[in-house]
This record gives sequence, structure tokens and C-alpha cells, in this order.
Amino acid sequence: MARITGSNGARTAAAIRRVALRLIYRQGFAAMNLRDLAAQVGIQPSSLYNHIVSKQALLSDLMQEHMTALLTATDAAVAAAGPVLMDRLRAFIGHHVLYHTERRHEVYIANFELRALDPANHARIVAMRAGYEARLMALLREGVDAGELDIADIPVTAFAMLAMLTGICTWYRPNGRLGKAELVALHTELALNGIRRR
Amino acid sequence: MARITGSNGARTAAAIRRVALRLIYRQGFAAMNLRDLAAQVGIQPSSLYNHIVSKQALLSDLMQEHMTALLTATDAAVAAAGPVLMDRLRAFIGHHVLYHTERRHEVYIANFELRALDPANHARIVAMRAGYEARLMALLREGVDAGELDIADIPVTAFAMLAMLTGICTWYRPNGRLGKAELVALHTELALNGIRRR
Amino acid sequence: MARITGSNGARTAAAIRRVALRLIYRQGFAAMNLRDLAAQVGIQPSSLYNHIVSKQALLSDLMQEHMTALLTATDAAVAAAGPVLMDRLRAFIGHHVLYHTERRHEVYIANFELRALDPANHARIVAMRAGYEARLMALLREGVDAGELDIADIPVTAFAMLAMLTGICTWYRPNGRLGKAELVALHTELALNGIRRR
Amino acid sequence: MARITGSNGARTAAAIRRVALRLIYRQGFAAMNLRDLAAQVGIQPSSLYNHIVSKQALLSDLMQEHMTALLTATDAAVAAAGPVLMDRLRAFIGHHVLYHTERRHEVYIANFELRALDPANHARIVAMRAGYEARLMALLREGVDAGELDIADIPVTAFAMLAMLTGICTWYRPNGRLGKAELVALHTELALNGIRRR
DNA sequence: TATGAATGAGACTTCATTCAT
DNA sequence: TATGAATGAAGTCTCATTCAT
Repeated sequence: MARITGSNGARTAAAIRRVALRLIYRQGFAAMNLRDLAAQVGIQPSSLYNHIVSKQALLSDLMQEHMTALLTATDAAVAAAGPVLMDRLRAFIGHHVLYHTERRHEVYIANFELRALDPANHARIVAMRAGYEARLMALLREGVDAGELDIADIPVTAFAMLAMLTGICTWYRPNGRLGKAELVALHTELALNGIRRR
Repeated sequence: MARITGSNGARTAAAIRRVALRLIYRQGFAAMNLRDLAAQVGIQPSSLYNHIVSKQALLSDLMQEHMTALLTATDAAVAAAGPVLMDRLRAFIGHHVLYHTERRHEVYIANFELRALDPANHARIVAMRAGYEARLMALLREGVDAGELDIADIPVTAFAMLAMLTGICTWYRPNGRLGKAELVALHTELALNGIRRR
Repeated sequence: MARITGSNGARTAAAIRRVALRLIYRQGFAAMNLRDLAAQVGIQPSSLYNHIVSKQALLSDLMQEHMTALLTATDAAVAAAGPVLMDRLRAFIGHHVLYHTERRHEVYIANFELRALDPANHARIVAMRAGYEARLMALLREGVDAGELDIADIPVTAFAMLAMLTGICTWYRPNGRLGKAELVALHTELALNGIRRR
Repeated sequence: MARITGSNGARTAAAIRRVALRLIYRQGFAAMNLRDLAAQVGIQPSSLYNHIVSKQALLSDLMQEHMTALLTATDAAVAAAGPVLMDRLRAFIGHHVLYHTERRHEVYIANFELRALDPANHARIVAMRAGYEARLMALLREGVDAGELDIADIPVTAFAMLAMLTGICTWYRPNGRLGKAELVALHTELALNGIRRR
């Protein structure tokens, strides 16, 4: 009967986010319904509203948290790689691959549920996404300027690289044939081979 | 309001498919509703059912038609490229890029609405998709066996290439900065550079 | 190609009535739909309207034809029984049982779909039904007056007899355990035993 | 429009069942719609689903409750009649008549909406109904074996008796010409006269 | 914080019917 | 006489959300 003060609420909120990520990933935001979400959390639908403002706000929060975390973690990984350009580019790619296997639900949602956001939220998330793409484009430009990369069109190349690297989260399964290290190695080579000056 | 005298069933059916592709592409299948579809076609919602069996069957039909067309057109393009392996691989890539710019609605839907299919339809479409991937993998294997390609993991590479090339249809707009020929050239190089023996 | 002039239409109309009786009997008037009716007749739903005025009119026609036929046949059977009261009563009962096994679809519908009729049709059919009940009540009264029957309440007894005898069409099946003659004999005794002076 | 403060779930559920019985009795299950049901209960159609699973489940529940109540009450009435066979038979008949006047909506529905049940529910209700018929047949057999009844065919006679006694609920009105006691007396005599050894 | 009951909007779909051909 | 295509009304049911308790 005694409730662990101050902990149940937070635990419920966390469960809601966790289950929501899974459901939106599997079914899509529009197809996910709050009944199922509540049921899998173990509460009644009306109780969700003690933890979320609305279905739309839940999506927007999940996306924003994800984008913030992605940008922060990416910057840290690149910064930790030191000053050498190719090290930083490898760090970006490696981190992207790892992040996209470890948090593929968030990633998938952030990529494919943008259209479900209402205009205000949409603008905010798209801006953060553009920031991520801009970081890659800056690295590519640096490499071109330094004569280490051979790239005909930086934006198209950046999009192509991101599409390739992001595609992982549509088929990756944690217990699949390949380990994370192998995935990182394979994709780093595929990506860099495509652009390295030779 | 006004009934179009001499209205043509085939024309209506085609309009339904055309509008449905656009709406599903923009909003997603779950978020699209038949009211809007009917309105944009210029008929009443109930009239849709003179041409479709159900919303689900409409999706499944659109996907199946697309996959059939894609496989047929791909096979023709590759066959037309002659016997040389690298010509056929270039033909596959080039055709993929062109097809994915010209029919990006169908492509996008076929890639991202699989989860909206009911189990029977899902299995059917996934099998056709696997056929498409198998065609690329066969070309890659041929190239490896002939010593022209250097590929560490054929399935992963095939998925990566397809993800990269398919990504185009998420950002391509018909009147954008780049023409189709440039897109084809850029992506062919990016893809082949990643795997060519050097 | 050559059509048997003047016969197809009539044949279709007859088929509609035949199928309608079966469907209404099985599913009820409200649950029967014209799509199924048309399909079982082998035409398109819109073609039904070359033969019927409306779903409601079809029901009303079927009922009215049935009631007319029932009244006519009953009168003939009773008249053929000669002048003796008990012969006429037996004729009424026997005819009722036979008719209710042979045309149980019509009978069932006429008894249980009255509420589906619109007011005008309802009044017409109820009046004919009352005529049928009145014929039985007249026979019972004659029997009471002649001292051959012992009946406490003629209307209630008439209703009870009719309910009992009509009940047959809820369970009778043409190839069942009992033949028609046995059914007639059994029910005649049950009915008469209940009211015969002793 | 006004929301009834402190509204009571149990009360609403009971109202739904009460109104549903009346509407199904009057119009038939297929012709009854949930809009009308909700309106007569005083709630919105969607609110019905806080209390029922589906229209079909509502019907099935109503029937099942009725059959359970009928069987229980019948067994109690017969048991209370003591050991004498004819007393028990009279108790069965008398109870049937009373029950069929007092709960004629339920009775009528249980008799004439069987076809509206889906297969699983249909089988369940038909089995309970067969149990009721079996109770009467057992009494009749006992009477025949004891030499008190003269019955040519027990099943047919049971069906005929039940049809006769059940017919009451098609015409009985609470404030009609006859009181319940008279109805019981009249029908008991009609039924027993038909089968009593003489 | 959790819930049961209610809501209004709207979803897909069915239906009887019409009408030009 | 038959049909394909259209219609408007209506049907059951789902959904996100609210609110008193």
C-alpha cells in the first residue's frame, strides 16, 4: 500500500515514453492510439493526462529530446576525436552508426514522423535536424578544402551519406549476424570510399 | 455537386489512385482519410467503393502495382545494358535513381507503409521487395567473383546502397537545383566508389 | 443471344420473389439487403428496380399475395368439407398445418415481419390477418353454440390454437422425421382435444 | 446536453439494457440502431461503449441473462410444486405463462432474434433453449410413463405446447381484458386438455 | 496520481436508390 | 431489361480528451 514517495509518478512518465517510442516506431504515430499505450503502461487512458499534455505534445517532446541528445552526443564524440579532420569525420560516422543502432526507435521516429508534427513543432525539429546535417556538411567542406576529399556536390553527398547510414535502423536487430563494431567498420569504409580523394 | 454526365469509371478509378498516392505520401496511410480522398477526386466518400474494396485493399493494390512495375522496368533496364557486369550494375543504379525521382510517391509509400499492410498483404509485398534486393545482391556477387568489386559484406552493402539511393525520394523535388542526369551521375559515382576494387 | 421474348422478365421477377422469401425468412427483412438478393438472382442491384418498386413494396407485395392466397385456399378447403361443423373445423386445422409446412417462408414472414411494414401496408395486412382469425373464431363460436365445443374464451382460444399450429413453421423441415399426414393428424388431435366437449 | 453530475455507471448500464429490450422487441435487432438507443438512454452513442462491447454482444448478453433467469425461475417453480407429477406440470405451465406476460420483451427477443446472433453466441443460446424444452419433455414422459398423459409424440407435443403458451407474448398487453390469473387458468386447461388421458 | 464515465468529432463502410446509357 | 457509377443518409465503432471523484 505504501507508495515509494515521489517515485511512482516519475516511473510512470518514463514508462509512457518508453512504450510510446516502441509503439510509434512499430505502427506510426497516426496509427498508434492512446488506449494501447495506456494498456501497455498498465494504466487507464485518462491517467495518461497526468503525465502528458496531449498526444501531439508527447510526440514533439520525444523528438525534441532525441534531437537534443543526438546533437550533444555528436558534438562530444567529434570533439573527443581531436583536431585531425579525418579523425573527426570518422568519429561523426562511427557515432552516427552506433547511435542509430542503440536508439533506433527514436531515430526512426525523428526521421519519419516529421509530417505528424503540427507546424510550430515541425519548424523547431526541422531546424535541429538541419543543424545535424550542417555539422556533416561542414566536415565535408573542410575535407574538400584541405584536398583530402573529392566531392562533386556537398549537400547531395551529405544527404546520400546520411540516408545510407540512417538506413541501418530500418533493418538492424540487436541480436543479428553482425556486431556493432563490424557495422561501424563496414559503413565507415563504404561512406569514406565514396568520397576519399584517390 | 454537379454530376459529371457521361462520367467514366476508368477515369475515376485512375483519379482515386493518383490522389491516394499523393495523400498517402504526404500524410501517411493511417492519417489519410477517405473523406479527403473522395473530395479531391470530386466524388462522395461512398462512391469510392465503386472502385475500391477497402482502404486497406487500395493501399495493397497501389503497392503491388508499384512493385510489379519496378521489377519489370528494372529487369528491362538491366537487360538492355548488355553483357558487361559493370554496365549492368550502372544500369541498375541509374534506373533506380531515375525511377525514384519520377515515381517518388509510390516508392516512398512502398518503403514506409509496409507496416500498414495486414499480414497477408504484408507478406506478399515483402517478398517482392526481397526480389528487388536479391537482384542487386546478385550483381554485387558477380562483381566480387569477377574481381571487379571489393565488398566485405554483400547484404549489408546492398542495403546501404539501396538506402542511399532511395533516400533521394525524401528530398528530391522536380524543379530543384539538380537535373536528373546530374543526380544519376552523382549517385552512381558515390555508390560505385564505395565498392570498386582499387 | 436470342432471348425468349417476354419470358426473361417474368422469370427474373419470379426469381426475385423466390429468393426474397428465402432471404427474409432466414435473416429478417431489416437484415436482408438488396445486394445479396440481386446476387442470388444473378443480376445487379440496380436491375432489381425493373421489377420492384422498393424494398418496402417488395415486402408488402409478398405479404399481401400470401394473405390473399391463404384466405382463398382456406375458404376453398373449408367449403369442400361440407356442412358438418366438426368437418369444417378439421378442414381448417388440417389446411392450416399443410399450408404452414408447404409455404413456411411466406407464413413466417407474414407473422413476424409485420413491424417492418410502413403504416399503410401494415394496416392492410393486419386487416387480412384479422379476417383469417375471424374465420377460426366463427367456427369456434358455431361449435360452442351447437354444444360441440367447450370454450371459456373464444378469442384467447383462437389465438392459442393459431400460435400452436403456426409454431410448426419454426421447426418443420421437409425431410424431417414426420410426414405431413402425421403432422396433420397429431396437431388436429392436440387442438381439438383442448376444446372438445367431453 | 447537461451532464448528470455524479452519474452512475451501473444505472446507465441498466438503462441501456432496459431500453434495448424495448427497442429490439419493437423494431427487431437489425432495425434497432444505437443512435436511438443512446438517445433514449440520454447519452451520446459513443458513450454506449463504456457499457457494452458491441451491438452483437449486447444482444447476446441480454439473451443469455434471460435464458439463465428463465431456467432458474422455472426450476424453482417446479421444485416448489412438490412431488406430484401433475402439480409439477401445472407449475411449469403456470410459470411459463406468468413469465411470458411479465417479461415478454425478453421472451420475444429470445425466441425471434436467434438468427441475429453470430455463430458462437447462437450455439450457446440454442443449447440453453434446448435445456428448457428438455425440462418439459421430461415432465411429459413422466406423465406418459405414469399413465396420466396420452401423448402420441412427445417432442412434437412439447413444441406445440410451447408455441401455444409462448404465443401469448405476441398479443398480451398489461392492461388488457384478462388478468394474469385468468390467462394462466385458460392456458393451463387448453394445454392439459390436449394431452390428458381420458 | 488514478480512474470511470462521458463526450464530440470523425473514421470506414453499407445501404437503398437513381439515372444515363 | 440490364448495368455501372453515383449519391446521401445512416450505421457501428474508435479516438483523443475532459472532468468529477
